[in-house]
Amino acid sequence: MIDESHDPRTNLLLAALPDAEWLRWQSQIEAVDMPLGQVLCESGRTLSHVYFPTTAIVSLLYVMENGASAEIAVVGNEGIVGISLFMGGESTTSRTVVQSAGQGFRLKAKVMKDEFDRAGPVLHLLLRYTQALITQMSQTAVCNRHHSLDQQLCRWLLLSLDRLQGDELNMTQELIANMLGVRREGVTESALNLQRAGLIRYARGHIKILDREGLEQRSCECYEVVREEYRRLLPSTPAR
Amino acid sequence: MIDESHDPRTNLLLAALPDAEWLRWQSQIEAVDMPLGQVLCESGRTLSHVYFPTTAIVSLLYVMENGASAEIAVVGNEGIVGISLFMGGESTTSRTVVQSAGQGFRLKAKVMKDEFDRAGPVLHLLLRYTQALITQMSQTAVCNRHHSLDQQLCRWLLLSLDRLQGDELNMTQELIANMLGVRREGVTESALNLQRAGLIRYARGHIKILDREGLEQRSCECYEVVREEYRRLLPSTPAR
DNA sequence: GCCGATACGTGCGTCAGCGCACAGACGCGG
DNA sequence: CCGCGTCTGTGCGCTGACGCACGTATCGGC
Repeated sequence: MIDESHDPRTNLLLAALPDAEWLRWQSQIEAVDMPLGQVLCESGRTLSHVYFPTTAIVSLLYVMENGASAEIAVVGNEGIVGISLFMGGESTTSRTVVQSAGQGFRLKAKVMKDEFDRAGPVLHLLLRYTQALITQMSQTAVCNRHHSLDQQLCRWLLLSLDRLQGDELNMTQELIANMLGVRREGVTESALNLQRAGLIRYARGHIKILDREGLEQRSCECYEVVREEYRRLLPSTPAR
Repeated sequence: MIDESHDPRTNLLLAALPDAEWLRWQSQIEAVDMPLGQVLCESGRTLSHVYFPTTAIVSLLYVMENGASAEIAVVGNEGIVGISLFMGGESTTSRTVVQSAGQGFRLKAKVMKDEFDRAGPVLHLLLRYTQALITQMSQTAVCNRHHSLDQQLCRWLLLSLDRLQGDELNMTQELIANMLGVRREGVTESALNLQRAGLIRYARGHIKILDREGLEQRSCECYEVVREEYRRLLPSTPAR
């Protein structure tokens, strides 16, 4: 069941499991492909599994009545998708969708709940992760209120980058616009700014980061705050 | 220690405790006054207590480097202040401040943690509350992105109203502006709109709600979503 | 090597919210 | 009842983002 070329413990939560739990989980865990755009869970629906992305990135996206949307938070190899399962609510008001194709692992809902209810290290690990996620959501709220699109785009690129290996993203501006909850044209303009400044280069849905330092400079404080909080709360953070 | 005229179980989480836990807590719980503007916990600091507001309202406020601020969520008699204590992070990136003066109860951090770690009904109750709070934060992010100040003001008034008894608020427009993360003049204008429409009446920091129906109509969907989620996740919600 | 689909660029009028500056208006203490 | 501080109203120029419309470039497939 476990593919050699694809180590579950690339996911940092899985990596942080004590040996005892890891042994139990190994037989239950299942590798999955996560293609771009896949909806893991529709808003208001109950999850069948929790997901541990390894190379994929997942967005928590709120879709409004009129169709407009906004990303609430993003989950990569540092986290888990489906916290509502152990938080007790079963469902969320947001949609869970794969923002960057890749792989991950999943665990049946029932198994996850049982593990959580052992009230041991798994519980504490997951709750600390949840708090980090809460910080990310808070910061998203603040950022939406106060920062320019340029700054937000930087933050978003950096958050995505931290959850991938390498310095490239596959993302159309249209998609980014959906995530940020802004116009596609706005993203075009901001991306142009960044490109002109020599920070990124892109073409047809492929973005290459040229100057990460520069992006961090140009980003709002939100990125650093979130990153620092993940570092503080979790065993280790995605490689820079 | 317990003041007759002030029933702890006005707080809905306390009210939802099973008898066994309630008996244990009764001797530990302490009544506190919560004056307007009191900072229960500064961002990044560790809480000494968790708070259960009864008649007070508390805001989770993020204050940026440049001094601008934005409310992340609001907690009243339906909730608890200090979730980071049991989530495991000890501190939050946001400041906790009393937005509407009133009373509440508190419990020492250590006691709270021990109770949580019993991994019984208290844990599940608090986690469900936390998920409701997460929904509120998400919705704040979305609302900040997409909705007009008029709509947001309605949402904010309604959320506050749900956490108080009666139909009056004591709140200057300046304060509301800080919470919403907008200009004071903007609030003046929106408040005027609502007043002209006959929905509210106010003067010098005192707001009276005249037409709650109307406020709900004029509000964005965010209010209803949050309220519905609180209803779904928690034993009972603040009286309407 | 052409064609359609997809991705990106640009221009233009509009508007909500910002920053600033200042003017009434109410209310409390001396 | 006078005066000062607080709260609220208003005007004005500015800017970032919006909605819409259309132009251009690049890719993949037949």
